[in-house]
Amino acid sequence: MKKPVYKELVAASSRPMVLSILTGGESYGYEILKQVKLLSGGELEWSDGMLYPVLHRLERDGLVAGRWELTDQGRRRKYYRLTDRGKGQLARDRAGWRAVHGALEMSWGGGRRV
Amino acid sequence: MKKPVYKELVAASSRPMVLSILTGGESYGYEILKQVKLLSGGELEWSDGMLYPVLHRLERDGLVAGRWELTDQGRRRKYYRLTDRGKGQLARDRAGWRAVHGALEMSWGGGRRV
DNA sequence: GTCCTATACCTTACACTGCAAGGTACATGG
DNA sequence: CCATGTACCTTGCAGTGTAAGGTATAGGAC
Repeated sequence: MKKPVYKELVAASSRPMVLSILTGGESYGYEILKQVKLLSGGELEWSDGMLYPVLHRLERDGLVAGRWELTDQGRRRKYYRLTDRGKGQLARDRAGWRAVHGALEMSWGGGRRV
Repeated sequence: MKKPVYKELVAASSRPMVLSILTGGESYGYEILKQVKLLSGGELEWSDGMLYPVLHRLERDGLVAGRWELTDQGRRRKYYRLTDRGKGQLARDRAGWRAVHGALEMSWGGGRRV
């Protein structure tokens, strides 16, 4: 029943998806994984081995800022928040995505032959 | 004025885009490049160094079938047509794309916080 | 003649990315 | 005890676009 999405699509959507989720406030890796599943109605399920490197890259590039926290259950978590630079990147990613999406929808439905 | 799309997005859209263009009938590399530009209203501009390997992969995987032709101007062209297997792949790619797009739009506009 | 542009195809070195698989650690419940 | 859930991390592999280069023909400008 699960339709695994091809990996290039995961690669293309990971950054905008994470940045976008963080516009709703701070979050951490494990929770982001659940959010992605929720947002997609269960259709998308990211692996943690893919997400953590993404978060590290985003932090390295200054698009998000992380801070460690210790829950009362004694678990450590790394919370991330969106930076101003991250907001700018999100806007660009969204524009790029929509440009490509528009062209795809055009080629699917609009079926204009030349 | 040109907004280059990040490469992961190109990678994610290349296969469905090419397959989709070929649903309109046979085409060849150089023409596909112009079609992509046209379909996107000039926003997308693929490099040929990226497209030709894509076409070779699609042919290797049996999603398209190619045949060489010689124009009356003495130019050689390799025409590609969509195979049945390619149609199936296109349908899956489209479903995957829309699932991801839906999740992204959800995270952008729907802004549901949990 | 020479040069530039357009057409039309191809390849290689490089950096990047997800995937699969493995690891660490603690809490809870059977 | 041991399985599950939480919560983080890393490595080797295969696949991908980019940038840059190559080959070749046709047509127009100068």
